[in-house]
This record gives sequence, structure tokens and C-alpha cells, in this order.
Amino acid sequence: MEKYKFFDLPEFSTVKDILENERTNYVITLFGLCKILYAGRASSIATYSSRLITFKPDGSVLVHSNRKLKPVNWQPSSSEVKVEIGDELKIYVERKRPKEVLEILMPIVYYLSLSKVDEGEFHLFGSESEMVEEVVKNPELISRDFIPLEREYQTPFGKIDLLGVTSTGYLVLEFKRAQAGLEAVSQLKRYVDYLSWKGEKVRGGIVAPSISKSALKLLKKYELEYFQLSPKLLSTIRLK
Amino acid sequence: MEKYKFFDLPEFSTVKDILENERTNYVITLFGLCKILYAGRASSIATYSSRLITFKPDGSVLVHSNRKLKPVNWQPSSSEVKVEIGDELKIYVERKRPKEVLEILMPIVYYLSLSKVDEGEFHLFGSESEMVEEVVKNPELISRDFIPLEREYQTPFGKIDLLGVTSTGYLVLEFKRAQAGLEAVSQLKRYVDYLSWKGEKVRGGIVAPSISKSALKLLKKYELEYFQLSPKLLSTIRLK
DNA sequence: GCATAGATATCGCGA
DNA sequence: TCGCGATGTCTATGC
Repeated sequence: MEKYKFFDLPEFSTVKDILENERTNYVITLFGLCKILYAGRASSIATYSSRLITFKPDGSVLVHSNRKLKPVNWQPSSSEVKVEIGDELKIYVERKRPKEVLEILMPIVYYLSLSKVDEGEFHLFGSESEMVEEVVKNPELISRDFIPLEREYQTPFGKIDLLGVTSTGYLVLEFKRAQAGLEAVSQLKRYVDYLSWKGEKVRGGIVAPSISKSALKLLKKYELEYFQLSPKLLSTIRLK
Repeated sequence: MEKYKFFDLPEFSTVKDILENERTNYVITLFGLCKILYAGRASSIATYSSRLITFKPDGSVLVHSNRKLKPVNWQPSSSEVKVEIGDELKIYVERKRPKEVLEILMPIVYYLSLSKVDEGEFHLFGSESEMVEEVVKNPELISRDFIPLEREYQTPFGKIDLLGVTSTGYLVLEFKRAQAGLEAVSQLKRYVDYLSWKGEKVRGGIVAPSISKSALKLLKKYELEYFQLSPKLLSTIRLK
């Protein structure tokens, strides 16, 4: 199988044939004029304009304009693609659950390319779960008397990142890899409320590299605590 | 200016020249073998693999594998691109704040394309703010005695979607365009707590098309309310 | 520039 | 399948 193929100003029939028969083998890119209708969880219209459209083997579809990271329109993986030929090329991308349809109308396709794209290996460092691991290994990062009990402790109102005990009772820890905001405090409060309702003696703390001023204010109103800790990045990758 | 250009197995010098001189005019797509290092808010390594790399005029960069919607690596708009030629082609994409670097190493570029992509018009229907508008116009959707006072009412602990009054006092409404979960309840509780601390008589309600079981349970624990309402989609766009 | 919250969020995980 | 929460979330908006 070739690494890639390229079609200059392809006929509609060529595009239809390729989208129907090669979609699961190649990443297919169309560049052309298109109008896009979307209906599903929301609905949208994108008027005729030159855009780049990408179809992936898993059924993902992305429609990109000339700016920003996010596509103008899209369809997540496990979508089905159907093509009809009329005055325009009509491409329907349908997703079953939730039921959503993307309708791509193209009066002209400037080019089409097929690329044999692979998955490759990928490793990320500096996630929230790595911070939790760090504290489990070194509980004294929180306090001298902190003993971790359970990660991802299930409550009826969500999972506690790390539940432990100190000399004064339970300690609920909510971790954030970036600055903690109001949302983090509300989330922690929810878990602490639950244990309190159960009659437990419980404290709660946010573990994050920083916390916003209003989040800190709210934290204090709720009588919760803040522990400063940053995620560890991979030492071999460095900013110049 | 041409609508697009295509280069089969371009020399490194050609890729460098184009990335340096045409990046603000065209959306540039590279298909080739690449290894990717990222360092910034987190850090990551993506091992050598065939991927599609897109550079947009605003500085956005996307690296796509063969599956899923989200790029493997990326850099948001306002990033700078630098190219160096050695044994491999080295592309550095740097973002100032937060300081982040993407390092793309390519032993081979299979093809390069330049596409004159436009922005186009875009309209979306069915957002949360449309639901708020609907309730402001028809307050009886909430209750006979509900009078809306202010949208996006600022508190020190976040914005209230819609603040109003009923015969029993203030009513804080938190809207969700999709099913409300625990997070929505915690958010609402935060606003209600604030007004309570101020000494106001206040009720709170979630306005959403549905609510999860545990969220409903938490809502009742907190003595908050639920109002069923769905976002309106554009009637001219219909699922078949 | 900072913070807050929405999003067709997407995605992975666990029950 | 559903629900929940992290995400290098991104993005728009208001202060």
C-alpha cells in the first residue's frame, strides 16, 4: 500500500469512491469550498468557505478553518460516512449515540490526499495522578502525621483523589495539576460534606501548585486547607 | 495567489523556506515521519511515527495521528515557528505565555501542501445562553411568581447565570444545556451559600434537560431544586 | 493579564 | 452504557 496518494481537482465520483473504499485505510484530507450543517446535541450552519476536511480511519471527522486549534465542525470517532453526488458533492457523517449528523456540501474539491498515518507511542508526564503517587510515596509532603488510606475513594457524590487520616481524623485531598480555582474548592467541599453527613470527623485540603485568590477565600470560608505542590515534569525534556 | 500548492517529497530547505515565508498566508500541511517532544505545562514524548502536521496562519499547530479528534500534540495560536536543518528537519514551535515548546523532528517529509483556507461565517444554536434568554422572556417556565433580575450576576465566588426573585425571596438559577451532573449542583450550592452568608433568603435551582440520579440526590440533600428545560435547536436543521 | 465558566467539549476509567 | 472527573483542555468574556 502506498504511503500516500494525491488527487488534483478530483471528480465527485473519485471522491465518493475513495471515501467509501479507502476511509478505513488512510487519513483522507479534502480541501475545497464547503457549506456545513450540523444537527445533534446542538445545531449549526457554516456558510460556503474554503476549508480543510479530515476523515480518520476510526470515523472521526474534522473541519478546519484558517485559525484556532478547534475545528469549526467535527464528528467524533465511530461515525459513518455516506456520499451522494448531485449538483454538489454531499457528504453525510452520522453518529448513532448520541444521534448526530454532519452534512458537508461541496460545489468543488480542489484536492484530495490519502495519507498512511500511524498511531505511534505517546507518553505524558506531569499529570494529576503522578502528583497523587508522589504524595502516597511521601505522605510527609502533606504533614508529619498524614497516612494515605485509599486513592480514588468512591462516594455517592464522586471520587476522592486521596483519602487518608491524621491524628485529628480523616483528611480528604483534592489534587489539581494547575492552579486551583473555585471549582476545585466546591468539588472538595462536596466530598467533605458527604463524610460529615456520615458522622465522620473530617478535614479537607486542596493540593495544587497555586490557588486563585477567590478560591483561597472560599476555601477559608469552608474551613478547608491548601497544600502547595507542583507536578513533576520529565527532567530530560527542558525548555531552552 | 494560488488556491493551493503541493510538493512531493520536498527538500528540507523547501520546507524551511515555506514554513518561514508562507506560514501566515496558507494553512500548511506536512505528512511525514516525526518524533515530537513537548515541554511546558506538562511534558511529553511521541516516538517516531507517520503523522499529519498542520500549521495555521495564526500560529496554531496540530499534530494528528490516525485516530480520535484530539491532536497528539499541539500548540495554540500566537505561537512562533522556527526551522533548523541537520540530519533531520527540526521544527520548533514556541509559545510565550505560558512558556511552552514543541519540538518536531522529521527524518523525512513525504509531502507538503499549502491551502488557501478561509474563515467563513458560523452560527450555532442551542447554547446555554439561549436557554437563559428563553427563561428571561418567559419566566413562567420556572414558576408563576418568578421575576428575573440579572443575568451573569457577579459574586466574589463566580457568576450566577440568572438571579431572580419569587414570593419567597431570591432564586438563583444555574443552567446546563446537557444533563446536569454533580458539578452543576456544587456550582449552584456555591452561589446559594454566598447569598446565604450575606443574610439573604435564597433558593437555588438547576435548569437543564435532565439531571443524573446522584446529582438529584445531592440537590435534595442541599435543599435545592430542579427545573426541566431543553435548549431549542434550529428548526430548519433536522435529523433525518 | 487574570479569572471564571461554557463546550456539539473529548477522553478514559470504573461500576 | 452511564456517570464522573481530568485535560498541556480551548475559547470567549468581563474585570
